[in-house]
Amino acid sequence: MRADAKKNYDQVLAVAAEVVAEQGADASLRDIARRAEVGLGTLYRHFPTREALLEVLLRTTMDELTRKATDIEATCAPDEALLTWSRLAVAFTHTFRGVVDLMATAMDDENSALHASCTKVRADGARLLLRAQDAGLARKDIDGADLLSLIAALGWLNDQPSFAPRAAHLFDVIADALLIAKPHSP
Amino acid sequence: MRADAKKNYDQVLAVAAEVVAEQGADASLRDIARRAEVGLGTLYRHFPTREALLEVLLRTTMDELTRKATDIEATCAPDEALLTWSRLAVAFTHTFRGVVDLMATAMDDENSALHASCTKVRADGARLLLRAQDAGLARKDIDGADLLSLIAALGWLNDQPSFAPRAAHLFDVIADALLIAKPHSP
DNA sequence: ACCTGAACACCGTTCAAGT
DNA sequence: ACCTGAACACCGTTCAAGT
Repeated sequence: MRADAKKNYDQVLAVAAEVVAEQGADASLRDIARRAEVGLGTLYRHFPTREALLEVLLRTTMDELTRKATDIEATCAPDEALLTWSRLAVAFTHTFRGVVDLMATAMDDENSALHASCTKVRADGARLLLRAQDAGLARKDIDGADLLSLIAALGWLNDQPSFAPRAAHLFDVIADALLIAKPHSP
Repeated sequence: MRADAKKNYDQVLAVAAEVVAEQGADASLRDIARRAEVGLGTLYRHFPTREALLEVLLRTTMDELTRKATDIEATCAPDEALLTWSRLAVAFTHTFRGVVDLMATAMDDENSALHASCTKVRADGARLLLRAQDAGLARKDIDGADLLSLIAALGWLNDQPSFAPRAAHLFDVIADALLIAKPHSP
């Protein structure tokens, strides 16, 4: 990449991070280009779709989430691992407003820049869920897609001012539904 | 209302019902006015905000939901009543795409044309929940706002093509979490 | 009273013209 | 190679001018 191109790319990304943090995933691309002091065409050259731009903004955090899945699996009991990771996954959806809708759309679109990352998150969750199920600690009538749906639904609640205050408590309620109480040791 | 005004009002409403059913709550008002063969200003005269228009489209169904709450309460056991009504409430959010976001926004805005109706739904749910709780059939650490949040979250899942297939099953999973198993009679 | 549509301030997206 | 911004086709919202 040419030096001037690289500079524009970085500038757009930096400004986009700010604007998206303020206004969410549907922030005006025109506004981002303007604040980045870059032609609108330049933004489109580097990021052919809105999702391509947001994908870069999310990549670091998503990679971290995957890394943490491995860590947690290695260090926690199956039930605790499932819950801890699920909590992190919900927290990830609060990177900025609209992440959850973005994920839902990406899951349904093979061509989305975010499709692979979202599938990875689902796979990580499925693995932790299966581990808890095998240990007899999680109910067996749900799968990775169900888990991701629940995480997304809880993430959506957090995006709504009127429902957000309930999200943390409802996470616990739903967690209760997923886990099977461990019988007390004698 | 003058006869010509009434005719325009009805025409806009009829067309809006169609267009919103097809495209969801964020359908183009311009498009609705065009298809209704009415000036854009006429649409705004009769429905000063988008919510005012959607409120009329939802009123019938919402009133029905309230009526059914009373029926169900009168005829069903407390736990069955809670579940049956909750299922209807989720179904209501599928009147058209975007109802759930509309409700979330309306709950947070006293001035919304939908605020009163949404509060009513929450109150109906709260009543049925309390009845089940008093009968020892529902867990006591949730309230009407929690129930509405769960209903909205399940409604949101149904709006997402990638998550919708899970919604029915997840309703049952969450229902399990809300209800307390009735002890078998001896 | 009511209707109309132009006017204004925004979008997203594309692409010819420039360096 | 890369950048620019005008151009196009859309929005929502308001309001002067008409009947």
